[in-house]
Amino acid sequence: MSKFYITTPLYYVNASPHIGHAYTNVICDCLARFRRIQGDSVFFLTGTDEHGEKIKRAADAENTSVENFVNSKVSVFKNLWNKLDISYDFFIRTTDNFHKETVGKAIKILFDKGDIYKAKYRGFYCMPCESFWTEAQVKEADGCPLCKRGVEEIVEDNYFFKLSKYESWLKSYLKEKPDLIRPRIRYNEVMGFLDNNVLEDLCISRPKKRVSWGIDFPADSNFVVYVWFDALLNYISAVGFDRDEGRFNSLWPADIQLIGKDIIRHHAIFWPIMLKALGLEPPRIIFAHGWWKIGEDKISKSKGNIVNPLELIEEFGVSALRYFLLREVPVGMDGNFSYKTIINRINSDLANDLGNLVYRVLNMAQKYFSGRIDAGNVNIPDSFNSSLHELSKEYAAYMNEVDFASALDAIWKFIGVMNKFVEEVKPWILWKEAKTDELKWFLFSLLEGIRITSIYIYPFMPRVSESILEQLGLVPEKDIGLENVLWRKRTFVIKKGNPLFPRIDVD
RNA sequence: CGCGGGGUGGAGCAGUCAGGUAGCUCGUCAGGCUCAUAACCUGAAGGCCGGCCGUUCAAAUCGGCCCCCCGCAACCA
Repeated sequence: MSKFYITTPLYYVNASPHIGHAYTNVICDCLARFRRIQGDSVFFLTGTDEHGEKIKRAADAENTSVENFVNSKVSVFKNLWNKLDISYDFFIRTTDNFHKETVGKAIKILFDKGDIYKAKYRGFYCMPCESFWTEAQVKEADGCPLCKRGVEEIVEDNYFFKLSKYESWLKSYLKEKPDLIRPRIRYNEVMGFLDNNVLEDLCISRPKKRVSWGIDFPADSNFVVYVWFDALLNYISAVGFDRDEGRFNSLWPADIQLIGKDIIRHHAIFWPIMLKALGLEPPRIIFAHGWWKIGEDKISKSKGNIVNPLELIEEFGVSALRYFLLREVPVGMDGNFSYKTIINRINSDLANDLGNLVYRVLNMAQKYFSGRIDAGNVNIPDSFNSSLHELSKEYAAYMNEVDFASALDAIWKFIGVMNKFVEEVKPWILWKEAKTDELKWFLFSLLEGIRITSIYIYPFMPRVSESILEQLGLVPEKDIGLENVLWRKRTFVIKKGNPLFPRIDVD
């Protein structure tokens, strides 16, 4: 049994969660659940990033205090994770006191070490947009990139973190660890960036007169900490950095940190350097997933905003949504989201293949044996044997590589084998000819095959897994575990339910 | 010449590193079956693998040139 520390990004609470937020956490949940049924000791962290002027402004816009605003947003996120069956172990908020203390402490450490210094910061400010821009951005847009109006050059004092000091270290470290940043395309992107740029030191403070909502900069109350610097540190503050050494040492480094591809630079460049400067190890893996592009089919237009994950759960159910997100596109690539694609997935994979298999088998078990089937003396069908053998080999390998699409594909191959088995054996004929032993062997094989399948499915669709096991007359808590995917003689006393996934008819 | 990814049957992808019958899912068409959610099973049609040139007995796969699409190009939380 090994430890497994997995993190999601901290979500910025200036707006409501969308499909992308849901996606990241579903990926992490799937990995976390996989490790748990493998017997690992999992610590799964998610949370919210709550500082910065944008949040202050969002609160002002709603005419409420910042505290009230972030509290209400946090409950929106927590509610979504609840509805999505996200099994996180801890929810960190950057407004948590312990976190704020850790951030202050980290800055002090870096300051004492000489890695933080005060200097003039030069930038361009757009008054109407209240946004800061770099010289390059202003030059390219010929003004404010947002509103195209003129910008004002501002020079002010700020604190800087010496990224530059660690540039060569980072380069050689990443060269030695080509698997740290995944998928490969992201690694190449980061390496290309490092090869073509000289790292500038990172401005990690904001003057309070401009940004009032943030963590106080240690020993200088005129400033708050730049939100990114604050937020990244959550990954170590949550597990006890500088607070609980034993706990921290048992969990850090994180085994995998999931992020969206848009925040690769912060996690692949700033973050490892911050850790190095603090004398800590970088995470083992930083995995960047792709984006869902919202398709424009007719149905989505008439239904309005389909990117709201709560509405999607309402409409398709949490299991189907999770399945779709994890199966449709390999993690790392971009995907297209539309009603048509999700309905196709649900109908073909979930309703036709899996749902119908479970239903038809349980139906026969009920009809032919009143729901009670024991193993008899006959062994596992050949086709099951080879298929399950292959599946057990591939499954863990794919899951460990975060290749969910392939893992599901491997599971579905076995589901195909079971559906084919029904056609080959022709139980309706065995029934007419009263070949009870053969029929029993046939049904036992399928029930046992379905039981094993339900365990493999668990990380993706925990509820479906549990529902199947209950219908098989088993106790999910006892049976879900990768040690139980072996073929065993037993007696099933089934409790047939409704179809797991009703087909969705499109007009 | 900024860096990187990609262009494969109607759609989405695999195969390209280690050249040698172009594979998968969905869709389409035909058939089979009836335990089942018009589900399941079988079979078929459909591709000169972006273009041109080259290497080779042989190229989607190697080399060169060109065309097109998409990311990144730092403080955006």
